[in-house]
Parts: sequence; structure tokens; C-alpha cells
Amino acid sequence: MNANGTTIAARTAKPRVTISHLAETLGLTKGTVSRAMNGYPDISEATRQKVRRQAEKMGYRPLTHAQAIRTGRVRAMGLVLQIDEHDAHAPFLTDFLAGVTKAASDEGWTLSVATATSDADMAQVLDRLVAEKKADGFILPRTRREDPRISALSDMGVPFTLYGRTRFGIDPDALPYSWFDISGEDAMKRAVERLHGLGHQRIAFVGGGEEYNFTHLRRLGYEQGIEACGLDYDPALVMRNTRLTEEGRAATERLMRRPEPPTAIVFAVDLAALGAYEALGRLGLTIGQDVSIIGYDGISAGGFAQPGLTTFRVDNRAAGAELATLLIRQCRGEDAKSLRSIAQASLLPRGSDGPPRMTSRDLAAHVAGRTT
Amino acid sequence: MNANGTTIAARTAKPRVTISHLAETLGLTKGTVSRAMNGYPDISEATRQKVRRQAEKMGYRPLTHAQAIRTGRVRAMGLVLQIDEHDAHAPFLTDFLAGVTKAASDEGWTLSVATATSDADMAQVLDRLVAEKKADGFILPRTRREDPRISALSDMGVPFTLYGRTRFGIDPDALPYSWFDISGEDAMKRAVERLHGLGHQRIAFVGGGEEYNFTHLRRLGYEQGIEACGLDYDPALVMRNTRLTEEGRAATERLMRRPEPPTAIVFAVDLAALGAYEALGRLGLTIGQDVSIIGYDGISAGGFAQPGLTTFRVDNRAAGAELATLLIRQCRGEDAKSLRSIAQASLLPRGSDGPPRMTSRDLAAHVAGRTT
DNA sequence: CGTATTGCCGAAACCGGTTTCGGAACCGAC
DNA sequence: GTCGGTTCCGAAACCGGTTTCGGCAATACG
Repeated sequence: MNANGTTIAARTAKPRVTISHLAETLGLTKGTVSRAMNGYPDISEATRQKVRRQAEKMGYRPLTHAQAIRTGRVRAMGLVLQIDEHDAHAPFLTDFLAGVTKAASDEGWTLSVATATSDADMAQVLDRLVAEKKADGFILPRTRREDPRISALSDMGVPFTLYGRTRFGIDPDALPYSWFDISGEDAMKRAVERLHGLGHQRIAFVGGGEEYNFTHLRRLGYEQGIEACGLDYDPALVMRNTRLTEEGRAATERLMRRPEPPTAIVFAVDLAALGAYEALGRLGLTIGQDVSIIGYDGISAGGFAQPGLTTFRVDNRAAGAELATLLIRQCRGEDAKSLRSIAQASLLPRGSDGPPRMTSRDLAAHVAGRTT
Repeated sequence: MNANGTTIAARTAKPRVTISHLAETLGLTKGTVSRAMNGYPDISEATRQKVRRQAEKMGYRPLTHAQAIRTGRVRAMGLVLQIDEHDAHAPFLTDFLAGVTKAASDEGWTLSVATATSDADMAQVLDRLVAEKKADGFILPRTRREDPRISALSDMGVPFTLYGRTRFGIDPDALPYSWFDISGEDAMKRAVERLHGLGHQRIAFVGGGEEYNFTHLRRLGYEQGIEACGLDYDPALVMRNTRLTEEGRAATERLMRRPEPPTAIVFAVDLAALGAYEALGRLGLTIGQDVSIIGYDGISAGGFAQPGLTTFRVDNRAAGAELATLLIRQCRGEDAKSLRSIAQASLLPRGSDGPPRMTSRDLAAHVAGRTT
């Protein structure tokens, strides 16, 4: 069965230094060596030094899975990516992984990645990873409003940290989850204020998928911005459930064909904002002059559009690092409720926003003339 | 030390079903159960059935790390991503991971992901993963011509599979590596043939980073295409070492300012091809009419450019799945030299190529007039 | 000076599996 | 009825660590 593979590999590899080898050369027992390595208080400082020096010298590295068998901790975190067709999170991934793995490896942890294609698949994947103990805890990206992963992991008693908050409106202290998030609501509010400062009076909002909590938060931020600027809130200017570029195009067109079209649009996600380019181009409107748009996410495609998409950049590397840190601390026993933090997105000004060249009325006339 | 964390987690979690529980309820010894589960021939069919049914019923799932301590196999593969500033592989990652994890989990394997920021860091990361036995083998993406990862892992006797071939020109059978690759050379050849078919006579090539082997292969494909079409090979039309968008812009500009500029340009990487948009736009040239361009990679940003970038799409999900499969087979003892496969990229026609509107001479005149 | 304490380490059990070894039971053959 | 060969499973060692327990020697204390 393993007569081939194992021996072939083993033949070339040099034999591993085990704790027994180390103990033998030191004239100690492996129990003592183990306690010395792990800093138990019942080992004298002199012995501890001696053991650690020799371990260093011989290149001794304990096998994590050998430790795990007794301790129950594998020092690994799990990350299950949901692969859906509308793949908005593709570009965010590299930086995010860099952040997670950096923070993890600084603590001697590693990262196990898996993917799931549906909610049912997600449940199975999580179940398997937990059953085989491939991770001590999980990072859950893209938090939904009602997230089945949360209840599943809670039931199994497995620690996790959310990237994003859950249902707002419910007392956050009642839910014993740790999380990290970026304040999309603050960003959206700043977007409205920026546009208002440029002279815009009618500012629309195009939101993302309703199942994600960030959509609701960002819409809330938009509303706060409208109010802070003393503008009238017009529900006709708020579009929902727009995640793909094509949907963004359609939403933009509907907005511009209204009797009183907006002179500026804030998008909850860049991918939808990119759809505005086609819609506005077809209507003969110049982005950044006739109509201003601001997105959110900072995806790279926004930089290649003409003009470049003004957006809010999210530091996904820092996010990943923070999430990993929070999760590790939780696995070490800290109270989840104290493991929460929030960060800000940073404005990335490019060419897609500017002072309005026309009033809403003129815009409407232009669009009407164009249509007939 | 662990008085907090462990017990808190353990308190909520239900106790795990171990092989001893299973053996006890069956009235067998754990040795027998183990052999039954693993299909040893010295267990009767009846017993094997009984054991497996009961295991299923009790939800018994062996701990991989407990098995690993004896078998030495953790049933996990490693993937170390090099994080460099010119991050061309960002979008490719999600699909790639989906493919790898899908194929891996079908075989009961998992994926360990790490990141490295430099060659030195890469060596350390690999070393640590091997020392702690976090993976049985590695997938090495973005193969370099002289790849330090290869020698490092070879020396340690750890299996790996390359995404991309190494130095061509050397007898491939001499190097006992397994690999999967997509034939960039075929794609580049087809690009030249397509452009020639559209009527282009002067076709340039802008290559990627010289340290990557795919760059050399793609240039070779370009040369083959030129020859197959009976065109003159002009070294002045071949630019090297162009990976970033800005570098692509500069290369395009230099090409167009030549006495006999190309009417079409083939790019080894999409990211560089996107730079042509700015360069050609500045020169007042219309892409797809005055100058045609074809890229390679199929990154999403190419779809948002105006006109859309014609390119070759790479099926990264299939690539990941194939790599994972090859690696698993190698870890099981199959000969690396028999574990190789190659696939084709598929043309993704968009608007950036078409029949030439001007001759090279007219183009030169246009550019000259534009410059002064 | 005797005794209780403390510091420090060895011995051994243990974690959850795998694998080796040996022997009992059964088989067919002579 | 004995004998050699299979078939099938139990017993026990083993993998590389961690953790418990107990004891010895040195120290503190009365």
C-alpha cells in the first residue's frame, strides 16, 4: 500500500529530529524537554536554557500534529470561501490572504483554505474541517444578515471571527461574537458629503446584495449623509439589490430616466459602479462632469476605467491580519465580546466625480432629447 | 495555561467519537477497526461492512493529525503565494483556489496556504511548513526559469508539482518534475495567425517578466506564428520585460514611434496590454481599428476597458484541479515524470482587434504629425 | 537538628490512531 | 485423524509529542 510512495520520499529526506533524540543527547527525559520547551514553571532556568539552545542547534521543530493529538489544538485557522458566480471578492483575496497568513505565522499558526459552492456545501465543508480538526477556529468573510455559518459553528462549539458585523439593530452585546469590520457607513456618509461639497443637490444611492449586512449599513450611511447635508431624502433615488456590473448599468439608466434624475450617484460596490460607465456613455453623459459617481471597494478594474473611478479603498491586508489576530486571541480563551474592532476605508479620488455641470432639470431634458 | 481556553471550548463541544469508542461498541479491538476502515486484506468482508456501517452511524471521523503521527502523511497540500508589488495574479486566485480545494477535498485532502514576500522569505516559509509537516507536498505556481523553490524542496525530499514548465531547451525528461501548464506558445501563435488573417503585416510582441519561463515560451509562440504566416521577423518589434500597465504603456509608445510601427501588437500579459490603451489614446489612435491588440490571461479588467480587450482566457479552476490531482498522485508514489499535462487557453474575442485601417507607413506619418 | 516545604526532574500514562506479530479457528488433503 | 495452509482477529508496540504524579535533594523553618 505505502510500500512505494513513503519509502521513496523517506529515502531522500533526512531523518527528522524528534524530542526523544533531543532528550537523549541532553541526558534528560522527553517529558522534561517538553516542559522546558513550553515554559513550564517547574523547570529550572538553567535547564530551560540548555534545552532550548540544543533544540536550536539540532534544528528541532515539534510536529504540530503530534502536539495536537494531546493538546487538541492544531494551531491552524480555517477559511472557507464561498464561490458564487457574481464574484465580487476576487481581487480582494490576495491581499487578504497575505494579511491573514502573515499575522497567523507570526504566532506560529497556519491557514487552511477550503471553498464551498452553496450554503449546503458550506455546511458540509465546515463540518468536515471541524470533524477532522483541520482548524481550531474559523474566519468568516462576507457576513450575511442571517448567517447559517454562525449557528453551525456555535452549535459545534468552534470559535470564529466575523469579517463584517451581523444584523444591526439588535443589541450587539447580546451576540457573543468577535468581529472586525470596515465602516462602510462612514464611507458612504463621507461620499455624500463630498458630493454635496462639490455642489450636488440630488444624490442617488445604489446598494448591493440585500442578504449582506454591509449593504444595509452602507445605505444607512448614505441616509446619514443626506441628513447631515440638509438634503431631502428621496426614496426614488435609492436602488436596491445591485451587485453585478450589468445590474449597475440598468439601475443607473432607470435613475437617469426619472423626471428628476440625480447629478451624482453613490454605489455600495465598485462592480455595480462600473456599470454606470456604459449606461451614462449611451446617454451621452460625461462621467465626472455631467454625472458624478463614487464607488466602494477599490477594485483594480476601477483604475482602468475612463475616467478612473473615485472610490473607497479597503485595506484588505490589514483586515486579514486583524481578523487572524482576533481569532487567535479568542482561541486562547479571551472573551469574544472584547474582541472587536473597526477600521475606516480611505477615499481614493480619481476622475469620476466633480462639480455638476447641469442641474437635475437640464439633465432630464438632455436625457429626454436623447431618447426620442 | 490552558485552564481557560480549552475547557471553555470543550465544555460546549460534544465529545468526539474515537476509534476506541467505536471498537468497544463493536466488541473489537481498535487495531481491527483501523484495518477494517483502511481496507486491509486480512479483515473479513463481513467485519469490514459491520465496522464501516457502525462508523457511519456513530459519525466516526478519524483525526487526520492522529493518523499522521504514525503514517507521516497529513493529507494536505501546501501553496505558498509570493506577494510581490506587481500583482498580476490577483484575479486568478479565487478560481484557482476553487479548483485546488475541490480536487483536494474529493480525495479527502485539504489545502494549507501561506504567503511569502521575497525569495528569502519563501525559503523560510517552505522550510517551516516542511519542518512542522503542514503539507505532504506543494503546488508551485508561477514557475521561474531558475526556481529556487525547486532545489529547496528537492533537497528536502518533498514532492511538488509545478504550475508551468521550467527551462525549456533542456531535455524535459532529464528533470524528474511533475507539472501542469497551459500552452501560452500555442495561444501566441494563434494570436499572430488571427491578426495576419485580418490583414496585418507588421505584428509586434510585448513580453512579460524575463524570469518567468512562460515569457520565453510565449515569445517562442509569437516567433512560430510569424514564421508560419510567412512574415518577416523583425527584432525591433519584440519588446521584453514588460509586466506592469505603465511598462506596457511605455513599450507601446516606443513601438509606435518607430519608423515602421506595427499595426498590431500581441501582449504576453493582459496587464501590460491595458497600458496600450493609454498610449494609443494619447496618440489619437483607435484601438481595434488603427491598431489591434491581443492580450493573454483573461483578467476581468480587460472586459471593462473600451473597447474590450481581446485576450486568451485561462481556465484557472481546471488548472488548480489538475495540479492538485497530479500532486496527490505523486504523493501516492507515482512517478513524477509520468505526471504531466498541458491544456490550451481559449480565445476571448472582444473589440480590441480588427482589420487594419492604415498601413504601417500611414501610421508612422500619423504619429509623426501628432508628435510635432 | 529534625521536619515541612519547595524546586526540580524522572517515570509512566496518555492522546488517537496505525502496524506488526502471533496464534486460534477453520479448511481441505492425504 | 493428523497435518500444513489460510483466514481472521487480538494483543501489544509504536508514532511524537504532552501532562500527571511522585520522589529525591536542597532549602527554609521552628
